[in-house]
Amino acid sequence: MTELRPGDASLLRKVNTQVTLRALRREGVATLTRLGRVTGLSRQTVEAVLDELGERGYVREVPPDEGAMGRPARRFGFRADAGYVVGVEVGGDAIVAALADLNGEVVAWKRAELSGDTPAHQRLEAAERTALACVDGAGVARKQVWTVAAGTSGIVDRTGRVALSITLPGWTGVDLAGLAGRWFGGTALAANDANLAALAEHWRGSAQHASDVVHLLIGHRAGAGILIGGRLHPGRTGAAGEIGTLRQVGWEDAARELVRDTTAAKVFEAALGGDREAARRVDRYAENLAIGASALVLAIDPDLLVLGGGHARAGDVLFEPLRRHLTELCVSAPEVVASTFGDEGVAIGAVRLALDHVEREILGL
Amino acid sequence: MTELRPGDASLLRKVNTQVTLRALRREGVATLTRLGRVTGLSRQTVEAVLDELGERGYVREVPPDEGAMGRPARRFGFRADAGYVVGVEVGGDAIVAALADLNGEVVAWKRAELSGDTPAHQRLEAAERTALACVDGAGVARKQVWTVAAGTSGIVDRTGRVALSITLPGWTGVDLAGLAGRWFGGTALAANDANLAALAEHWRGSAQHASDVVHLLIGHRAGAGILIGGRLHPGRTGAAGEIGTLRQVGWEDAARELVRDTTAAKVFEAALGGDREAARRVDRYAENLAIGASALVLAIDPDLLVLGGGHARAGDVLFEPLRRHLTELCVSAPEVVASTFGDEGVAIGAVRLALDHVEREILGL
DNA sequence: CCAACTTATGTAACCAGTTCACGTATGTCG
DNA sequence: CGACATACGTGAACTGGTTACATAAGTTGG
Repeated sequence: MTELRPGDASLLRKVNTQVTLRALRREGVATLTRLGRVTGLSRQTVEAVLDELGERGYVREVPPDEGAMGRPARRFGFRADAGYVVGVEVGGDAIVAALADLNGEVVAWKRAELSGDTPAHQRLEAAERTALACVDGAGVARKQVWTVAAGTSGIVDRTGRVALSITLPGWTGVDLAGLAGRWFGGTALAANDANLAALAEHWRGSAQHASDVVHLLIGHRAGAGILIGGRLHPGRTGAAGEIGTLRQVGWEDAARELVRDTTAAKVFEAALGGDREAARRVDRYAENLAIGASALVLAIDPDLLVLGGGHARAGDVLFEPLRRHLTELCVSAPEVVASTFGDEGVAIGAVRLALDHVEREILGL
Repeated sequence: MTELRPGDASLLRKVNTQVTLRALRREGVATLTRLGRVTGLSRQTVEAVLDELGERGYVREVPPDEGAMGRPARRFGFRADAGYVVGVEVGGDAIVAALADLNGEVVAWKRAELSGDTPAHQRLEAAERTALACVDGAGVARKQVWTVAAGTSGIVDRTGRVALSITLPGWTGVDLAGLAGRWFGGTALAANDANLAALAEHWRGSAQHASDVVHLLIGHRAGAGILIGGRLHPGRTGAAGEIGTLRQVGWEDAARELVRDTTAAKVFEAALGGDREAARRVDRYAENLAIGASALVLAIDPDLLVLGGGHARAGDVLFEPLRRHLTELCVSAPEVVASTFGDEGVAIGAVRLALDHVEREILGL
């Protein structure tokens, strides 16, 4: 499993660098003494580590605090602006791009609408245009973007290629990661949208304290993203969670039936207003979702089920019957909560994926 | 996620001890020079590490090799007999106990049959008796048994308590790990049988090269065990993989229908002999299994699907239709293989679970 | 039986990284 | 301006690791 290499003294420096960097990022700005205390390292070691990090451009010294007792301490801060990452959702009817610094703070958003039947090459051009405009508009040099991550619906394999897309025309076979790599010249990653949304919720949303998470993205179409031990679980072919294709589940028809001759928002509203027919329709939709969700819940037994996507905005009108059906179907249903990020979740998750890559490959954490 | 502690020099010794110990166990018996070469450490370091391990009783020097060129090298071996673990399957109609040394070599088996309606306390007594007899019969002192692991059907929670058992009378609520802890006075663990069988296949069976594994245990009743990244995935309540309870899946009825008015073995044999009615029955059984399996496969998208348990002995008569139905139901079905261990798999997996615990907690790996 | 060869061991010097102790620098407070 | 508080700087000591080289203990061949 874990390749285990022997350690010489430089291993110590590596782990202590990591410990110090984490502490510094958590603290924001800190003195040597403080970092020593929180890491458990000596002041001298912390200083040596910060020297190195300073030379590599990840840490900068900031002016000392004034008005404090004793000799003023040198203060250091993580240079979150040493590099940037871009997270992009390439969705059915919109491109959403987010530019974030190394702390994951989003410094710019850019959004572009497009129609569902936009052909693949135009969709890709729009994605590139939106990503570039997002970066340019923020006044960040394109070379400063270290990594791009893209999320899209459909099955995305390990290499970042779209292995199968039912909804987007011409999308199957597109090497999304490969193409996105050309936008800024750095590394690029691609993953399934529901998976990324799950990552976002685990990072800063409603799934922060959960370790195993199933995230349902429900809208025109439903998809599921899975986190195991807080990490993405794409599966062998990237299709983990794609339970919608199981005939018994019927997610395909469920959404169609809900919005027959009207819109989802109206149905939910009517149900909320006491319309019996609408309520029945919502209940049937919830039941369908619950059947698919229960398969995932029984298979994975997650700590939490998060609901995101357009229809999740309906709130308790939909959640209440869904919880009820889920409890009926599962031995012990997990907590069900709404996503916190709405339609920005996929892009935020993409940012997190890109940051994971940066922290692993570049910062060497 | 990972609690990250700062490293002083003793961290190096820890990782190098681990590296050396692993190498030694892989090599069986080795010289200092050889261990130095395979670990990448210097001879002196290896020697210092082995000194320590010798004092702690985990390593012993063995007589040097004769007839070789040059000065004879001192040779060292891992003391696999420094301690033992016991793996027990507490099944519906049998107790199977295995005693294994620290290398995981099984040095004694013990088996006891019992009837399916044996009440819980008698079942527990039988398990204890069998485990003790297994150890005593091998001439191993009971104090030498460091850890016991037990596998049983039903849902076993994180603490090793049976949270729910449908098949065994009075079994729900039994604190299996707690009670097994009294047998030898050491730590005890308990887990679901299908999960342990999966662990066994990943350790030394047909799933060695797979990382994400679904193991179906099919017999009177069907259960599933899941490995993610080579590690057990029990889920929040221990119920991960318990998809048989989903009504749509119908595993409950499937097995009953197969053996209606006869036995499974006979049906399989008849089907193999060309009996059309038997073949149809097997096909229906396979289809039912495939429906449940496909839910797991679509949810998890594993590298491999392993089939074990009584009915898996049928071989291709069952596997062929199962593969066919699975391919129909899943976008891309994984490879399907038979388990290698038959009805010893659960006990072997329990041994592995116990060893995992020993290596983590006692050897400090 | 001894010299040549081969391989392992023992010892010493050195290096990298960490910590501790203690003196020194530089601010605030009364 | 002195007392105090706090941080910085330096050197010694320790741990764990590596390299280099002399020495020990076998086998092989004449």
